[in-house]
This record gives sequence, C-alpha cells and structure tokens, in this order.
Amino acid sequence: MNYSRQREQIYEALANNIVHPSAEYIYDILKEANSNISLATVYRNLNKMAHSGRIKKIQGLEDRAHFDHNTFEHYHFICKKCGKIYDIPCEVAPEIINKTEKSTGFKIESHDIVFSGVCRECSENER
Amino acid sequence: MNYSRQREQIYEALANNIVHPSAEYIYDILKEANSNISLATVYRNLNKMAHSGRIKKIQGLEDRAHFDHNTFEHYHFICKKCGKIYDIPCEVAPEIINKTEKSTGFKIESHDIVFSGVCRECSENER
DNA sequence: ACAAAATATGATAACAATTATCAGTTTATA
DNA sequence: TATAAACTGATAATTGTTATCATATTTTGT
Repeated sequence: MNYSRQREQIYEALANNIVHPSAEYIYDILKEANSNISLATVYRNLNKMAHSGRIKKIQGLEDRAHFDHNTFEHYHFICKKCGKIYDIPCEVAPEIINKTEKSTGFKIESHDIVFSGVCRECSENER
Repeated sequence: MNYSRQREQIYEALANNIVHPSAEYIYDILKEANSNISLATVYRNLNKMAHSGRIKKIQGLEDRAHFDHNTFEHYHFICKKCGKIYDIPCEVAPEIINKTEKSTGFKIESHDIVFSGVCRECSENER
C-alpha cells in the first residue's frame, strides 16, 4: 500500500473531528476544508484502512456504514431517539469468546456487540 | 394487521426451509414454488413481521439483511469462508447488560452480538 | 350476506449507499 | 530518471430496499 495524501486526510478527519462518521460525512468535511477529494476516494480508503486494521467499520446500525478510528476493542450503543453512537468499553469479551468457542468448536476471530436503547441525555429530555 | 396468504407463505418459507435467508432468497423459493408473489411483498411482510416481533431482522452481516424465525434470544456467528450464519445460544446476556447499564446510565432495550471467524466445517476442510 | 372501509397485492419506478470503470496523476523501485 | 505499481477524481453502474399506484382481498357494521 503506497502513501497517499488523501488517505492521510481521511484518517485525520476520522481521528480528530467526529466520533463515528459515515463515509459521506467525512467527504463533506474534507470538501469544506477546501480539498477537492472525491467521494469514491473516501470510500476506497476507508474500506482499505478497515481491511488493513488501521480503522474499524461499523455496520448494521442504520442503512449506512460508520467508521471508527478507535481500534481498541470496544462495543457500541446506538440511541433510538437521537441516533448517536456511543462507545462502550468491553470487559466481558474473554468470557464470552471462551464460552462460545467451547460450545461450538468455531474459531472466533472477532466479535461485535451493538446495544440499542435510549441514551441518558434523551431519557432526561423526555421528562 | 389483516390476514394475508402471502405473509403466511413468507413465514412458512422462513420457518421451514432455510436458516437465515435474505429477502431475495425467500422470494426465489416462493417464486419457484409456483407462486407469483412480488419481491416488494416479501420485503413489506418481512419488515412488518420483524416490526411486530414475530420474526427477527439481522443486519450488519453483509450488505443485505437476513431474517430469522427464531425470536428466542440468541446471537449469531458468520463464517468468513463459507458465509454461513449460525445461531449461538446466549447465556451471558444479563451480565453484559447489567454491567453496561450501570457504567453508562443508558437504558438498554436490545443488543446483538455477531461473532465472526471460521466455522468447524471450513476449518476441517482446510487441511 | 353485502356494502363500505381498511389493508394488502403485484409491477415497477425511484432511491440511496456503495462499487466499478477509466484516463490521468502520484508514488515507489531499480 | 525511467518503468511499474498504486492512487486519484469524475462519473457511470450496480445493488438492496422503499415508494407509488391501480387493483384485489380482507374485515367490519348493519
């Protein structure tokens, strides 16, 4: 994989600006910051970096994929009201994986947990 | 929600024929079984049944949604080699949810776990 | 049992997210 | 510094899913 200025811009945007952006969101902020980057380039590089493990791809939340620069093992919570995606620290991973590998005979290489419900902010606003 | 012959056919196909089919897969087998059902009807009813809780929608595995007639709480494993989706019984749910609710202050209404790796069959075939 | 209202259907157009294509450009290699 | 490999922007194409709409089926009230 060669160096590319665009890829680094994309990574920077992901790492510094927002929390769990979609490809289009990153495209928008780079576009605004006077780059003439192409949407295809954003998709290409996000997928490439996700593939290489430099970032993480979060799927199954809405209809679009989201990306995360935090590659440290953690989970996600999506709020049904505001749609915001929160990081959830993971402490239970080893138990889950052990149990599951033993009972199934499968080799587990990764796992994702997505919680959904109402975040604190939204449930406070409800009243 | 009124009765509809098509909806029952769709449910039957989901419950009896295959394990975690996509909408299109169900459409194909119903089509083959001489029905002249429409793809739109399949999507409509799968979503409707998922919404009402009669079936479950599984998202975030590939680029398409899959459906599950097993509404009993359980998780999924997707094999990187063959793409097959397996059911994983869940025993750890209460712990995870408790811990997470306490540490975040969020109200968790549901959660999904997707494991991925290599299934037994595929890892045996590898040698 | 029957008319009216509500709900569902098939066919297909529309849509939105993502990927493929391709000519031109940048980066690495020898 | 020339050649090959990788990358880009622009945009066409693809794909999974939803919206539309005229017609058909199901339910409800009398």
